[in-house]
Amino acid sequence: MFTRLKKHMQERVNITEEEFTLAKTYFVSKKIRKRQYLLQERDVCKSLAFVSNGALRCYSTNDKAEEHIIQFALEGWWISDLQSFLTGNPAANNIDAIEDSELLLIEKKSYEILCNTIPRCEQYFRILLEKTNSASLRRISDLIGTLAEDRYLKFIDTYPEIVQRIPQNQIASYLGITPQSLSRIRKELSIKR
Amino acid sequence: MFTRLKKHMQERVNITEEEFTLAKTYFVSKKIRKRQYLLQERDVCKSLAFVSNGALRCYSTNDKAEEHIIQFALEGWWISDLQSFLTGNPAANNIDAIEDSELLLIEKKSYEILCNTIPRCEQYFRILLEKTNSASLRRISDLIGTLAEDRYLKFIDTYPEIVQRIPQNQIASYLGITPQSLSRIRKELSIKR
DNA sequence: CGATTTTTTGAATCATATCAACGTACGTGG
DNA sequence: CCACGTACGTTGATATGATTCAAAAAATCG
Repeated sequence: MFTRLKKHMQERVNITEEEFTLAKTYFVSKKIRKRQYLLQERDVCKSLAFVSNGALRCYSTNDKAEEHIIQFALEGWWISDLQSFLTGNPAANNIDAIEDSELLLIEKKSYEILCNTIPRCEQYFRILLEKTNSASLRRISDLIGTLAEDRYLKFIDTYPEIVQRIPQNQIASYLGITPQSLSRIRKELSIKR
Repeated sequence: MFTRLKKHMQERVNITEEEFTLAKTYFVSKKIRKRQYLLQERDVCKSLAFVSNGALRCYSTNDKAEEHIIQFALEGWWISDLQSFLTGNPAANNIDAIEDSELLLIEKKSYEILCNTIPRCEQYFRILLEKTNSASLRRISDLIGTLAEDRYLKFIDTYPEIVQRIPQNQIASYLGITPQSLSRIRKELSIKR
């Protein structure tokens, strides 16, 4: 149950067996079915979720009920509505499962205790957040600086696992375009080569 | 010289005088003139920069030499090319000063020592990164989900200080639109009310 | 002041969205 | 195991938001 998280932490920090054994106690595991919500907008995001298995998405909806996918999370990824988790304010986003999934949840209080009592864990999250942040900034750079076709090409190059498992309409949503546009872009690309 | 950084840290973590006095030793101060580069793409980003005074921007350039502003940093903000800083790879982005500025730089080695020896400092950066990340995700959500006009309205609401100090063509760049489009959007808005 | 940068405006064009329809795949209950 | 409903993908016609190119007006700077 914890093997994937353990590996994930060990790849990033020098955590000892004892530290990890203690850390484990702050998590609770949860199974979640395809299409089931982990978080609905207006609820407060009470936990960070580590994906042991499966696939989830975080998305917002606008006034026209259009969904925009903010992030995917396959096994080995973390997912949450950080904004809500940190502030305790109602979430602006939804999180649900794209596939049946197995999660490890850590609540805010536990997260804080974990960070404050096990320095290696705080280091782990610090390093994790550094990487996430640099990835987010690259995505912003792409969104403001490149055309949809290039964003798609970069996406399939960066996340081939996602392309194989997630429907195209959701990838379109992540890229900030409509499913129709993505379909046309793919058609163009298949003609080009 | 360190008053702003000290305040910034104290607002986020319970750092003691002694800890901060030690932390200070890992920073070097730097003055930088308007239009001067702090980082040029293809160089390696060797430091994180805390802005004590002034204003900087981080931007990428595409093949057509168009600039896209990824982030601004006024006093009290951090700026860097995290991707390059963390990996040691050449930076994809440029950082330069929009106004004459005063910075506190911390090099990678110092940053690591600081985080590893003063837990409060690692906590500070962890908390900082949490907030930065949640802000980045909101920006991504806006970029994929809302029209330019709404992004602009949200921007002037969120960052009124920036609007007052930074030319509109740069705000347009940050929003992912051309200066001409922003001009027209502003015209529309002024007619509406 | 003159020089440069920034903002505005107009006309044509482009990238992507929208609306609508149809085809295909999938999986669930009878 | 088939039939049906639902989700997903494609395509066409048209509309729209935003860009591009060009030029002039306005603001800022040394």
